[in-house]
Amino acid sequence: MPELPEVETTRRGIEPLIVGKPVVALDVREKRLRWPVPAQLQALIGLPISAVRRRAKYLLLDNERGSAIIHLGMSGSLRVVATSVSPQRHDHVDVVFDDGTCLRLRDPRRFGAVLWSRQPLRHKLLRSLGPEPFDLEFDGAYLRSRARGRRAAVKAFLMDSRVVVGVGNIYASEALHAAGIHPRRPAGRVSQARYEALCEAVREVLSQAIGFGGTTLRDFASPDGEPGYFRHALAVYGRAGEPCLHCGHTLRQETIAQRSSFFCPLCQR
DNA sequence: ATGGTCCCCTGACCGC
DNA sequence: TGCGGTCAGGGGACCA
Repeated sequence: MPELPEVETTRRGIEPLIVGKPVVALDVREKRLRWPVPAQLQALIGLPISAVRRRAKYLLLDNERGSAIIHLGMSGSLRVVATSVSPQRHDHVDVVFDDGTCLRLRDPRRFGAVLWSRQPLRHKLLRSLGPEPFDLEFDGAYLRSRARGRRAAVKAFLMDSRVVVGVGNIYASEALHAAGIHPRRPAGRVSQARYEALCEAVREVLSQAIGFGGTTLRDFASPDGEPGYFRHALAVYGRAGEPCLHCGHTLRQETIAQRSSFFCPLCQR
């Protein structure tokens, strides 16, 4: 489900509701997520949450001992609710605060994860991640140099979290369309000038999506229960057979690197 | 290193 | 209304 805009929307939603609140208990009703929820998560108990950070699509709940690392996978969402509200099916984990509220993780497909690390940025899952799309080092020259010699499709390259983080299947299609680059073009055969356009397109698409509260295709909801409204602004994703908003040619859907990809065969080259 | 494939799991949707 | 097939926003693990 969530790409960077949805995770950032979630972060912004929960941050003001949980920072500074002491954790008094955990309720792990289902520990079989992508990896078992570890006993070390107990390190949350007894101290306040000091910050809610995001790195790539990971959310970090900090206290002075370390961080809970939360990934929402394909179907995860977080809400802050009164602890008295009965958990629904697939509500797997509650982080319970001292004011009668809790942070509740729902994840029907259980592709998500809740882990603990004293130094999360050095955790195996986070230490090899590429730059954030809004970092200064992420630019056309950077993309060009990372792509040199690579024959994989540029769409797969753009979705490789060692290259840049946070660009998932929706926004990869959208950014490539905005930049006029064919998703199947080998990454090593895209010019620096076009990578500069792609870099700008990624930032534009992601920041617009954050402004709309993310994209809800079927079930994403932000912590306040609102869907994301960027779906209505998608130019290509999910629009196969419909006209390109740029040139009018019929949009195509093809599978590239095991993922559905949407593009205009006329204005993307 | 790079690229390709498979898989974890549940739910929604579509055609019959 | 039921049933089977297909697909889904992520990404680690494994293979050549």
